[in-house]
Amino acid sequence: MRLSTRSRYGTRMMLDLAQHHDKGPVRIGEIARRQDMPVKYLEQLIIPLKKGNFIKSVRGPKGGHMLARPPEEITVGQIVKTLESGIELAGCIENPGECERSGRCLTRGIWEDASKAMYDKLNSITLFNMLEMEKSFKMHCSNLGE
Amino acid sequence: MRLSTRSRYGTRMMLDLAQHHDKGPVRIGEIARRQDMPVKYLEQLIIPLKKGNFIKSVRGPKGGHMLARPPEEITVGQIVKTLESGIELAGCIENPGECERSGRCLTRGIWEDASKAMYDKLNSITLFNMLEMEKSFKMHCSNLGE
DNA sequence: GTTAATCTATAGTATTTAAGTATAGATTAA
DNA sequence: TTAATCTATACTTAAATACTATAGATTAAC
Repeated sequence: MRLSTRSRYGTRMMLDLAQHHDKGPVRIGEIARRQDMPVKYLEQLIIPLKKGNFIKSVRGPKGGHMLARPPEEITVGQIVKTLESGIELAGCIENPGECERSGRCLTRGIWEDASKAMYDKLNSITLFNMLEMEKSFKMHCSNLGE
Repeated sequence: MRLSTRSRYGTRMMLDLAQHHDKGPVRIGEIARRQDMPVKYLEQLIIPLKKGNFIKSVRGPKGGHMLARPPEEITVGQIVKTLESGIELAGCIENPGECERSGRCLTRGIWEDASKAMYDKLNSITLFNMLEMEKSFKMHCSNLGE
C-alpha cells in the first residue's frame, strides 16, 4: 500500500515551488536538480497540477512555473488526490458497479472509512504548514550546532 | 493507492471464519465458493495468517481452518498488516536507509502521519465489530421488507 | 493399511501498473 | 532569428500483483 512516486515527487515539487513562492517563475530543470528527480517525469506531473489550478506557467526563455495560489490554500491531500490514479483504498469505493457485492459488502465500508481517515490527515496539512515545519527544523538543527 | 487483493480477500476470509466461529473447522473450498475467491490464492494467504496466530488448521478429511482467537481479539489492521507486503505509504518509513534524504525530508513525516491515521482506524475495528455490523444491516433490511 | 479428503509448500506464468525515456512541437524574450 | 523554455504524446522497460500448477504431507474412515 504505497503511494506512487507521482504523489511523492509531485508533493516535493510543490513544496519546492512554495519555497520559491513570489520570487518569479521557477524552471523545471532547477527543481529537478535540487530535488534529484527526472525532468521528463516532472513535466508529466505538472499537466494535471495545472488543470487543478495549483500551478501556473510562463513559456519561453525566463519562463517557468509558480504556485497558482498561496501556500496556505494548497493541501497535501489535494496534491495527492490530483496525482494518484485511484485515490481510494479499493476500486469499489469509487465505482460501486465494478463489484456486484458492493451493496452488501461489509469490508467495503471499512476501506472507505480508512481512506477517509488518511485523507482527512493529508488535507489538514498545507504547503504553508510544511514551510513552518522546515523553519522549526532548521532552528532545531542550528541549536544543536549542526 | 489501493490495498492489494491479498488484504481484501484475506479480510473477507477472516470474516467468513468469524461467521463460523466455534462450529468446527471450515474447509478452504467452502470459503472460496461462498466468497467467490480462488482456492489456490486463499491457500497462500492462510500461511502468514497461521504464522501470525490468527488461524489454526486441522489436516486430513473433515479438516479445515478456524480462528485461533476469538473475533473480538482480531482487528482488521492486524490482518492487513500481516498480508500487505509493505504496510506504510512510503518505503522510507520502514527503511530510512533506502533514501539518503530521509533524515531531513519534510514529506516523509507526512506519509508517516497519514499511514498512522489509516492504521489507527483499521485497528479500531475487530472481527466482532463486523459481525455486529452485519447483524444490524440484516435487521435494517428486514425492516424494509427486503 | 489403503483410500480419499483435506491442508502445505514451492515454483511458475501472465497480466497489469508504474516509472522513466524519447521525439516533435509551441511559445516567447532577447 | 535564435535559443530557452514549456507542452503533448507515444514508447519502453521493469517490477509487482494476481493467479495457476505440481508435488507432497497428514489423517479420518473404512
